Amino acid sequence: MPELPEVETIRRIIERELSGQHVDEVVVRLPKLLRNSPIPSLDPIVGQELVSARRRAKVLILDFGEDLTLMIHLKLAGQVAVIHSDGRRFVAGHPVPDPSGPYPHKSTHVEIRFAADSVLYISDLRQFGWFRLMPRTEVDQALDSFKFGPEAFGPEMVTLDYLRDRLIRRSIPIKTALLDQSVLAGLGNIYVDEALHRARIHPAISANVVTGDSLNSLHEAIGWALNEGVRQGGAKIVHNKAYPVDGFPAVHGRAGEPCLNCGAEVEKIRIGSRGTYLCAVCQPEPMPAKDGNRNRR
DNA sequence: TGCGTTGTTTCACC
DNA sequence: CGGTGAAACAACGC
Repeated sequence: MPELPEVETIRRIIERELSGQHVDEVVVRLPKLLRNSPIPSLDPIVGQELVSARRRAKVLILDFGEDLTLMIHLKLAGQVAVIHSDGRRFVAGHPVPDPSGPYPHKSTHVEIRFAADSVLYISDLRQFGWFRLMPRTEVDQALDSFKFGPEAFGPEMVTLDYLRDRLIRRSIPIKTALLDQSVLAGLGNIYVDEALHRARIHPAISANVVTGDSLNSLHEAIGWALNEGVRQGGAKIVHNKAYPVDGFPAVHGRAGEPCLNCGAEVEKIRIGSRGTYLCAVCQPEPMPAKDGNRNRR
């Protein structure tokens, strides 16, 4: 499911393979995915040049011509494929439909054909994603409305000090706090589990007790997990089961399998109504404060 | 067949 | 009132 690393991988593919090309034709097979789109049709991009591919958190931002911008959120099952006329193809995001199979597919909802016969196929098995076409002038305002915190990855990555400020007054589970896109933007369920595992922090502990060296490790681990995801072009997870590459992911999607750090059996629990994977050996639950302890001295 | 899946929104509660 | 947790919602595959 497309989280930040998958979206970043898609952004890089589009930038590299399609920027500078002009749109020849647009096919929208499922118009309802243009939910709340300021411009209710994709037709205006026909004839326009794809000038840049940007990303903010998990939102993909494609700029067309002088003044049009298409925002895309792939939610949990979006997939993007670029296929050139010579047959070369580049696919990232959700692993279904089969990236090596024929396109368009039953769940390919938008097709953007370019003048040089390259085609951008956007698929979404679950149909939870959305497309919004708007004047370029409205982009900042649209992004503001999402109330994103600092980026979780890249040159604009959230600083340790900012993270400390945002966590210190929260008593919700650290995992829940990290998934709050207004705290930091772009971390999702897969990579938060991996970052907490790397930092050896139990996902259920209160956010305000993650301090000092532990918080430092967490900050480093967030960057590490997302970078590892980008390096691999997205984690390989099919039907909620992970297929680790180079030991990553180490816990997410691996319930009942050995932790790739220590060999203990990976557990699955629920935190904030999210499926949560952890290694109880690498990420011990801190001793609950007992009345006896609290009263002693 | 009901469950799991994400991000967003809404609601009850203290 | 704000912080919190839980539920509803979008839709589909297994």
